[in-house]
Amino acid sequence: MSLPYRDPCKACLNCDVRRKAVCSALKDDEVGELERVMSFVKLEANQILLEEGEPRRRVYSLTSGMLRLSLALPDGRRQITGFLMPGDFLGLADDDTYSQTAEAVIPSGLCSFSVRDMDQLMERFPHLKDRLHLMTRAALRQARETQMILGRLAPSEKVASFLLIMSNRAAAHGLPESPVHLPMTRTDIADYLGLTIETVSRTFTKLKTQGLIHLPDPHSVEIADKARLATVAGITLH
Amino acid sequence: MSLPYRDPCKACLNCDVRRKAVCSALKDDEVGELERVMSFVKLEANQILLEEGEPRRRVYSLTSGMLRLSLALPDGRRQITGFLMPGDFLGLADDDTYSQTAEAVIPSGLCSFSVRDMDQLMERFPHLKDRLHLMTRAALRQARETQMILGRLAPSEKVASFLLIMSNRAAAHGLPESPVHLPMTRTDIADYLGLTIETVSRTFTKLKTQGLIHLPDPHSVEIADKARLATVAGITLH
DNA sequence: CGTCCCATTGATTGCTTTCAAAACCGGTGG
DNA sequence: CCACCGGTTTTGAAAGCAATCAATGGGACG
Repeated sequence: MSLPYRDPCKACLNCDVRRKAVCSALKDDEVGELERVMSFVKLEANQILLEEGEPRRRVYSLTSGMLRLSLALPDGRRQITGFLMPGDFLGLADDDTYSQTAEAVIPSGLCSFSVRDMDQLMERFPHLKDRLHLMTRAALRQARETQMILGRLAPSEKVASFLLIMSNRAAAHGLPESPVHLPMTRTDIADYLGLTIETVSRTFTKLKTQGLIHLPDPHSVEIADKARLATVAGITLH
Repeated sequence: MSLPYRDPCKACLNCDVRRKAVCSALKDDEVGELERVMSFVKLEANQILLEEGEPRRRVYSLTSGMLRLSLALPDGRRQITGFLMPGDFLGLADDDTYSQTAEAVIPSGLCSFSVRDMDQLMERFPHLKDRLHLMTRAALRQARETQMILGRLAPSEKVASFLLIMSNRAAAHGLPESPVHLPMTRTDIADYLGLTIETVSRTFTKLKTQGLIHLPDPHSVEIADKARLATVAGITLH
């Protein structure tokens, strides 16, 4: 499965996501407490971290790479409920068991905590608890935005929204707004937007033909006309 | 708009949702503190309680009736993100501003609190805060289930799932599993499931023809064959 | 009894899905 | 260096199904 180990070089204080992740709730002199109970996990591309229905024993903070969260139907259909980016927390929604599956989209690194340790730390550092609650609320708002995208947007609007959202998130992580790097496959995008891979692919082609985007390669999207892309998206971005 | 007043007769201790709502986190001798800062609001059918984008000054606990939460697009399209039933809390997801609109489906009653008062009470009674966090996590799981319904289920599956979910929720509130009472209009159901009203109506008719449900009137659905309905839903219920 | 709103039913259109095939890309091995 | 192979993406053709447009039915209310 995964390879838990403690990385002595990458101290929390120098971590890339020190100011974005849960640990931003802790002061520099407090974060050592977190580090003490933490282990570090590396995942290869497509490696499963945890599965829907398993007991929730550990929670994670993503430091690098990307994860996909998904729900599956008995017949194999899949809905991706979200993509996690560095700084995002895994395990916000669950109590006793994981409610969804988490897999790596690309090689990824995570801080791992036992639920028991995390609960103890939350009692000691109320800010930590508040921060997790804040992140849960943000996740809920995001899930509802996604409900709108899934329920009421046409395919082109879905894809356009997706590109703008990914572009915004990239910017929030200090990466360029464009070109957007989409590490996931067309199947992932389809399963996220409630479409088929063919429709996703055709929509990319259409947006390209209309001059709204360029596609140097399937995983890179250069946003050529953000204003018009936003019009196509039909959704006002936060 | 709404009619805030304090109802002297309906003490919290005798409230219908005393054991289901937020206040279940408080002991009988603590709940008076909640009551002291509470006001009671009554809404008529279709009355708007609060709108997307407004500053979040108050939060609510629904005691009777039903609310719909929705997001709107500039062009008028609407996505209903959920229906609130007695005991549910309103304002879980938001920080500074409401992220969605809340309207009464039918005449409804709510306990109303200023955010400031509620924050103070949460500091005094940590269980209250924990309870709200718990409810937020449940809302997040529910939103993700809904993502699956919206993204990956066919219309009949959507409607069947909707009926089973409403039936389950009714049961959880001490009401009969069947017949299910659906106070909302076909338009509401369509905007919740990402369909048109015609498709919703046709699907009800189809399920009726197949003998899975009876429709004594448009707002009452008797589940005639729960097992087969669950098969059509294609989704395993919690 | 007439009006309004909502739900249902009908007919047609259009778009996404489905089914199928071709193109592309990186890696491997001859 | 080139041929081959698996996986992914793109493109093509056809079919199916929900959306759309339109009309009818039904219940509540004045």
